[in-house]
Amino acid sequence: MSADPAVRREIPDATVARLPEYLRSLSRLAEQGVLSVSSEELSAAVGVRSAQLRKDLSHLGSYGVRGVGYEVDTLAFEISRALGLTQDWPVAIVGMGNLGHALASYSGFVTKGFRIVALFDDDPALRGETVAGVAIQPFRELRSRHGADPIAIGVIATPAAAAQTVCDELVEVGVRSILNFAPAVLSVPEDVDVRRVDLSTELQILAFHAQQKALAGLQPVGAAHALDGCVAHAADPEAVAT
Amino acid sequence: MSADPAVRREIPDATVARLPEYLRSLSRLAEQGVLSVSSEELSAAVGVRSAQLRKDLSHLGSYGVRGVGYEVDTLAFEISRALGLTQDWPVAIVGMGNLGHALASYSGFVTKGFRIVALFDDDPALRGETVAGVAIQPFRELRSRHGADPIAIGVIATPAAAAQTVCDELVEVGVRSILNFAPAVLSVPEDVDVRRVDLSTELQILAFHAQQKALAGLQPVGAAHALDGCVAHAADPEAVAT
DNA sequence: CTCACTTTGTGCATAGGTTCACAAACGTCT
DNA sequence: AGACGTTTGTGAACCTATGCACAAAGTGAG
Ligand SMILES: NC(=O)c1ccc[n+]([C@@H]2O[C@H](COP(=O)([O-])OP(=O)(O)OC[C@H]3O[C@@H](n4cnc5c(N)ncnc54)[C@H](O)[C@@H]3O)[C@@H](O)[C@H]2O)c1
Ligand SMILES: NC(=O)c1ccc[n+]([C@@H]2O[C@H](COP(=O)([O-])OP(=O)(O)OC[C@H]3O[C@@H](n4cnc5c(N)ncnc54)[C@H](O)[C@@H]3O)[C@@H](O)[C@H]2O)c1
Repeated sequence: MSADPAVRREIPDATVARLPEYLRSLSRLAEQGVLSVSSEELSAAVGVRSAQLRKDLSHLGSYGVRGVGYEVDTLAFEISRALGLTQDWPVAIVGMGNLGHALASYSGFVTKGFRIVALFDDDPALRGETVAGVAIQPFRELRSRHGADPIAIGVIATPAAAAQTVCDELVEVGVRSILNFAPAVLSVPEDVDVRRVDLSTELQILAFHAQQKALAGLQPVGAAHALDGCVAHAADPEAVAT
Repeated sequence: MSADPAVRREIPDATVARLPEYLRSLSRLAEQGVLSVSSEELSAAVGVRSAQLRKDLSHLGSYGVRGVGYEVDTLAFEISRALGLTQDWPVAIVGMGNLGHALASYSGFVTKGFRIVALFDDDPALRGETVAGVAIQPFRELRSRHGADPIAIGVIATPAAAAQTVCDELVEVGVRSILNFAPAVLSVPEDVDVRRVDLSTELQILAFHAQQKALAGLQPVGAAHALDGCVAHAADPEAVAT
C-alpha cells in the first residue's frame, strides 16, 4: 500500500500553512524577473529559517538543484499544484454585509484560481445589487445556483446567529469546505473542513503579548533592551546581502 | 522569584490562541444565566477535548472546583485578566478601503476592551468621512493623534505596497502590536509583535484539503469510511472537471 | 579530470503540543 | 462520620514541529 512510488505524501499541516507564503514570495520574484533562488534567500523573504523551508519543500519532492537553488517558475508551479491551485475553485459568499462586500470586491482571490460564482444575502434591500460582476441572490436560491455551477468553497459572513443554519444548508448541497468569519463554532460532519477567521481573537492574542511585555518591562527581569535604540530594522543576523 | 505566588506563569502560545474561544463560550453561557460549567460541557461547546481545556486552564491557575466544575463568571474574568482584556486597548486602523470600513464599523471589537481611537487614510476622497463616530484622518496626523491618546494596537488594511512604510511609522511612534491584513511580510524590531491575517492563505489551505479529499475519494486507499452515514444527503460527486 | 566551493535534502536532537489516565479533592446522601 | 459518585488538575506517554549539522550532489575553474 504505502510502498506506492507515487504515493500521496503526507504533507504536515504546519507545512501546508506556509506554502501559500512561499508561493506569494515566489510570484513576487517571478514578476521581478528572478529565475533562480536559494533556500537562504527565499526563507529570508518570508521570515523563516532556511532549514525549515528546505524541509517543507522536501515534502513536495526534490525540485531543487544542489549547489544552485530552486528555479522560481518550477517551484511556484509545484507548490501551486500541491495546494490544488492548478484547478478552479468556485466560491460562494453568504452574507453580504460590510465584510461580505469587502470580500466580494477583493481581487486577491481571483488570482489564485478562486472564482466567486455566487453571492447570497436574505436582506431584500440588497436584492439585485451586483458586486464585482456577480448578482446578490436570496439564500434560498442556493440549490438552483449550486446545480448550475457546483460550489466548492463556501464563505460565511453572516451574523453568528445565522451561521449554523447557513452552514447546514451549504453542507446539505454538498459544500465540503467552509471559511467562517462569524464568531461561532460550527458543527459539521467530519468530512467537512471548516476554517475560522476571527479578528477579535487575533486582537486578543496581541493584547495578551502586549500585556506580557508591559509586565516584563516593569520587572527588572532583563528588560534592559526594551528601550533600545529604536527602529533599526530587525535585520536578522543572516540577512543576506544583495 | 519563582516562589512568587502570583508569578507570571509561561502560558503556551497554543493555549493563548484558544483562550478567546473559551471566553466567548463562557460569555454566551453567562448570558443564558448558566452559573457553573464542567470541563466536559465547555470543551464540547468550543470543540476541543476536555483534557485540553483543563490543561489550558491550569496554566492560569486553579479556578475550578473538583466534583463541581467552574463558576462561569469567575472563569470568564480570569481568562479576561490573563488576556489583558481588563484594561483598555486603543486601536488605530490605517487604510480605510473596503476592509478598513468593515473593520471600523464592526462592533465585535468594542465589547472586549478594544476601542477604536483613530482611522487613517491618505485618499483625499475620504477626508472628513466619519465611521462609527471616528473621523478619517490623513496618515501624517499619526504623530499628533498618537500623542493625544497613545495607540496600543495598529491595524494595517492598506494595499501591500504601502504596508511596510505604514508599519515603520507606526513603530516609530511607539506602537508595539500590529495586526496586518496586507499580503506582505513586515520587517520589524524584535520587540514588536506582528500578526497577519490572510484570507487568501486560508482559502488555499481549504483548497489543499479539498484536493486531498478528492484524491483519496478516487483511490480505494481505505476510503471505505468516507461514505459513512454522516451525510445523509448525497452530494453531487466531486466534479473534477478541468 | 580534479579540486574547491555552493547548496540541497535529511538524519537526529530538541522543543512544544496533545491525549490518556488516574489520584486528589469536593459535594452529597445516608 | 463515612461511603460514593463526580470532576479537577497533572504526570507521563505519545505525537508533531523546529533547528542543527553534515553528507551527497551539483557547478565551474584550471
Ligand atoms: N465587519 C468586520 O470587520 C468583522 C470582523 C470580524 C468578524 N465579523 C463577523 O463577520 C460577520 C459579518 O460581519 P458584517 O460586519 O459584514 O455584518 P453585517 O451585519 O454588516 O452583515 C451581515 C449580513 O448577513 C446577512 N444575513 C443575515 N442572515 C442571513 C441568512 N440567514 N442568509 C443570508 N444572509 C444573511 C444580513 O442581511 C447582512 O447583510 C459577522 O458574524 C461578524 O461578527 C465581521
Ligand atoms: N477586501 C478584502 O476582503 C481583503 C481580503 C484579504 C486581504 N485584503 C488586503 O487588505 C488590504 C486592504 O484591502 P481593501 O480591499 O480594503 O483595499 P482598498 O484598496 O479598498 O483600500 C486600501 C486603502 O488604503 C489607503 N491607503 C493606501 N496607501 C495608504 C497609506 N500610505 N496610508 C494610508 N492609507 C493608505 C487607500 O487610500 C485605500 O483607501 C489590502 O492589502 C488587501 O490585499 C483585503
